[in-house]
Amino acid sequence: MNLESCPASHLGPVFKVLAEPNRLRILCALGTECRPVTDIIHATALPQTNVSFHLRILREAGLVRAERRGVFIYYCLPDPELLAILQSLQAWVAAHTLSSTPQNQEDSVNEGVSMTERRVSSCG
Amino acid sequence: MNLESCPASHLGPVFKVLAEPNRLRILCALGTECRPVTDIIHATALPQTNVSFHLRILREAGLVRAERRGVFIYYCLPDPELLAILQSLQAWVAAHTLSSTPQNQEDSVNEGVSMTERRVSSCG
DNA sequence: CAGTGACATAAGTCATTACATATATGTATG
DNA sequence: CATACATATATGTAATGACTTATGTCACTG
Repeated sequence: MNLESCPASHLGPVFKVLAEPNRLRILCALGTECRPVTDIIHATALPQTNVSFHLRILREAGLVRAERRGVFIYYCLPDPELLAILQSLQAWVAAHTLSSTPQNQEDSVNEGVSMTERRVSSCG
Repeated sequence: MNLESCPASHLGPVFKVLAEPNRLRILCALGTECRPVTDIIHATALPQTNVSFHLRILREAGLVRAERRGVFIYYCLPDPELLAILQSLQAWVAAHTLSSTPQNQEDSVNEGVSMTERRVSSCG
């Protein structure tokens, strides 16, 4: 079994970048727009140097693009489709794990039942 | 700006789990099947205790489900749709970051050009 | 050029985590 | 019950990374 042929097996590095909550919040602050660092600092309420530190890691990972305009540097996502993918991932996670809202917990219980049935059939 | 309303901002914990390459390889080893731990050990070539350690973290995160069958414990994904989502994420990453294959690097250059145009329009 | 504001980088500290080694627990069989 | 196999858990260590403080670099203006 060649695990490297599985696309997911290559995602370690980008997940390492995304595993830091403040980096996710930076991506959310950007959304579909290009914004200067001052905006990000204000939106996240993080210190400037910390924002710069995280932006460099996001930039080197290819998750954000930077463009200088005079005194300001604007950052944006190379393709906002990333946030849509992350949203579908969050939906999957919410549906299959213990999550924050009581409604989601109830869904997980129901999901658990159908998972039991599915597991039986795939192991049969 | 309320960053917590962005779905992606809640993905930190699950990304932390997925950021470990061997855990991704375990998920790839499972694919759409339920497999005993011995299979995973063989597929990943990791020590038994290390596999157990990672499986516990995956299990507690809700990313795998466990079912004991006699001496064996079988693990599988609660929903293999996760791998499809990860595949689309890997496709995004490959298209927007410096990646392994020369072809992908060429695509990134082309993508860079269209990103320049897109950025101008969204910042206009 | 000096001063100012925006932003990046360097260095040190502390917290977190993967892994190896040792040990414990669960199941099945004679 | 003793033994064997499968698997989980406990403990310690080394590596990694987020954050803070200090400092450097860039762009602009008078």
